[in-house]
Amino acid sequence: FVHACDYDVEGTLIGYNALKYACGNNAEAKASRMKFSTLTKKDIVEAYNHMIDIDLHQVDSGIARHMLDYYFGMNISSALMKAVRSSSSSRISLSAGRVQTPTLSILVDREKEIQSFIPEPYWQIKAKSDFDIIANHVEDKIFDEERAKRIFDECQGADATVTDVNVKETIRKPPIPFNLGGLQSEAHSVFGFSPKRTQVAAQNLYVGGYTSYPRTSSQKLPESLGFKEIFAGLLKDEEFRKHIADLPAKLKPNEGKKEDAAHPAIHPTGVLPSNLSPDEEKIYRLIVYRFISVFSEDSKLETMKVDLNVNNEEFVFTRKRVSHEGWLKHYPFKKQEADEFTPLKKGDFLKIHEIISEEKETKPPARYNEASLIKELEKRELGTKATRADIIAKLYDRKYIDGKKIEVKPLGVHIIDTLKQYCKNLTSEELTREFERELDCLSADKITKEEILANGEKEVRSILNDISINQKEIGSKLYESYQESNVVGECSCGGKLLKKYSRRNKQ
DNA sequence: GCAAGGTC
Repeated sequence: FVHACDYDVEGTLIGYNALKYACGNNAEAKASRMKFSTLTKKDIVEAYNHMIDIDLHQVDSGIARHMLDYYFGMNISSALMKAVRSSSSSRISLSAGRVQTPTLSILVDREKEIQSFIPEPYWQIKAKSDFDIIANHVEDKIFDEERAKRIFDECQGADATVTDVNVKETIRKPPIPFNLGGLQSEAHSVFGFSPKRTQVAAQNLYVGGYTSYPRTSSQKLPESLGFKEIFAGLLKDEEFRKHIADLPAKLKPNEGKKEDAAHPAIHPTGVLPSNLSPDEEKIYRLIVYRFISVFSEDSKLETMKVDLNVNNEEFVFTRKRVSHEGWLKHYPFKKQEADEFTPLKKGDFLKIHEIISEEKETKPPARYNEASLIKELEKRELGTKATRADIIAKLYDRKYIDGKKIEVKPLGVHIIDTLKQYCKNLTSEELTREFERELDCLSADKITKEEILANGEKEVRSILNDISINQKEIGSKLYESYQESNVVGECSCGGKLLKKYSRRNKQ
């Protein structure tokens, strides 16, 4: 037998289990292992000719990860539901886990920041002039009302002198290749697609053979993919051809930092698609143009900053324009700065038409949406590229959270409050980090799988014990917040009007 | 039924 699954922990485990349970006696011990990270003929032949042994540390890591997730997730979830049942005899679906609970906790933290936010008034003083100039007072946000008023009064009727003009050119490197998170985040900002919607379209394009495997965390494009052949395929499209013609002779991608042992970044295969759905068409073009621009040259941005003096108060305005298109020419999804530069120079006189004082308020931090939450999870290395969208869907499903701009419902807040009290490391990323540390030790032969599992079991038992002692109280509080989450208004009888779900179809 | 990982 040859084990040719993904070259990462989970892939190694899947192949190992197939060998062990479906391929006859001792097949897992007799099999050889292919190691490759791109599905190109060259790499696969190479891996076939240089087979290695199955990495048993990877196998044990995978098993331990699986078992620990099960111990913590299954037991604590069921303990929470049991607590509710014991105090109110109702059945509600509750869950907790190594990834979903810290994710919910991130949202709860943000929710609390927003709730406790006290807006602060501030003033912005602006000066309007020719060339559509709206210059800002250099202090920008002025929190002292008296001071804002004084500046406003003093500038009334005065004109401006240009005290300085600075033009600076900055280089903008091409974007980096898409991994799944990058594609989801870009499709959200360009098309307003949810991560799930993008994932489905990308999966269809992959199954059709038009783009590469989508569930990757890699931002790298290895040369062995054969860039020339891919471009040769894309050239058959009139529109793509125009962009490809401009590429430098030496094809070198601008890569990102993230790697993936099993797959390269998302890229077109060079096979041109037909009969795509509108979603697929959009995602396909996004992938192709990103791929082309990754190989293109830098673009340059010119920034003009003009300082003004209005009756000894400093004002400033900036203008930006693209001075060299570079890759921007091949990436139609990014808006290009095209401000008109003013012909002003130092010492010029400028007539001020109007001084404005705008009263504003500081705003609380923004709510997460699915795309920005996925980005956050990626940053914290919680979950994997394949599961993040599903984890978020689960939080909606449990009615912990709601809305496109994610709000945490009382039940969600309460789940975290409860868990913070009884198993703090489940609400933070600490449990994931704890697993990682132990699995690293396992690879270095410093600890065995059995020891890791015994530690985990001990920890779970102690948590379950604490929960069961306070079962009634935990249960009634959770149930109360569950009810609160379902209040839709007031009933004419004076009580609360509740949303109820059918036991049969959960509608 | 509850997790998280993987696939299509």
